[in-house]
Amino acid sequence: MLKISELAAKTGMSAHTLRFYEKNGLVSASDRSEAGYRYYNDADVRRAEFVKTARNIGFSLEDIGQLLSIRVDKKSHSCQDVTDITRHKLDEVNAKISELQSMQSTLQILLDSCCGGPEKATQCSIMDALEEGEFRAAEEN
Amino acid sequence: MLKISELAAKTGMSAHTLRFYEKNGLVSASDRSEAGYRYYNDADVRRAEFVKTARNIGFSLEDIGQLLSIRVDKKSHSCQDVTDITRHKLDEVNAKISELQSMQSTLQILLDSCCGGPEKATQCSIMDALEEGEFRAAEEN
DNA sequence: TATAACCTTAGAGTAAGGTCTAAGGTCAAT
DNA sequence: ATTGACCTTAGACCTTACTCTAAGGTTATA
Ligand SMILES: [Zn+2]
Ligand SMILES: [Zn+2]
Ligand SMILES: [Zn+2]
Ligand SMILES: [Zn+2]
Repeated sequence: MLKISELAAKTGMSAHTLRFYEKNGLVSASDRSEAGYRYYNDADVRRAEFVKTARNIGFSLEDIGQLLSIRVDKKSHSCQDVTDITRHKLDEVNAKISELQSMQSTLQILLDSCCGGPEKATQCSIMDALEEGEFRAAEEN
Repeated sequence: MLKISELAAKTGMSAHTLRFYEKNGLVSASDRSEAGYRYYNDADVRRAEFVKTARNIGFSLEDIGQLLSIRVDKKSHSCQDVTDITRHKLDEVNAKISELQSMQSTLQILLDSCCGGPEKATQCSIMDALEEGEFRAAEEN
């Protein structure tokens, strides 16, 4: 049985974060001392580590909640349920990458156009380009 | 002289957003009617469009504030001042892209490992991988 | 027994960039 | 004169994922 700070040390998450996750239904302690101290058993620890791993990969807390629902009752869920969540996350990641690549290319073009030197910015081609405004939004979402 | 809703229509930003930008020093109306209505002149409109363009590219409001400082007094700023902001943004974008590519590759590996079918998730390799926990955090920031 | 180091809770604050509401004043057209 | 569309403000609320504080109770060690 681990206390919260021990679980924090073990998982690399803070005690604050663990309490926050508990409030959001992700991780909780199966037992409490008489005084109310949280005590985490092995299953609790494995669940916390599952959450940590999913966070590392980049899943949102909401995604993780869904993955945990599957985890506690695998017989009632299919591989497809799992891939749906994973694919949805991948789609989000891919969309975000595209958006950022669009920014990247614009920024690179701007940088290539400007001397970057100590000259006064009165003729700066970056400022001119911003003034001209020929850039499209990178499609948020 | 444009009223706020006219400037909103012209720039594609909402009147709410324009007021919010004003509170943050990005865009304001040079004139007000007796009743307090904002009236934007040509220079105000150009400034608003500059802001919109910079937003489209992906600059933060803080970045834009700096770019606007340069814009109103180009003689006191150099091309290097401009490229510093631009390069800094590009560095951020590149870092974020790397992080997302790491997620992308992990998610793809997970998807490739799972059949994604209607079988029960008791043997799901994605769930197993999350349980094993061999993933590193994608280095936020 | 005293001291440090731990634990508890509710709730506030942070970042970034808006978005919306309430309560009321103004303006153009009918 | 009345409708309806527009404008004003301060300030609350939203998202996501924490992070911290206050005020107080507990536990282990010296
Ligand atoms: Zn130059
Ligand atoms: Zn330049
Ligand atoms: Zn399968
Ligand atoms: Zn599977």
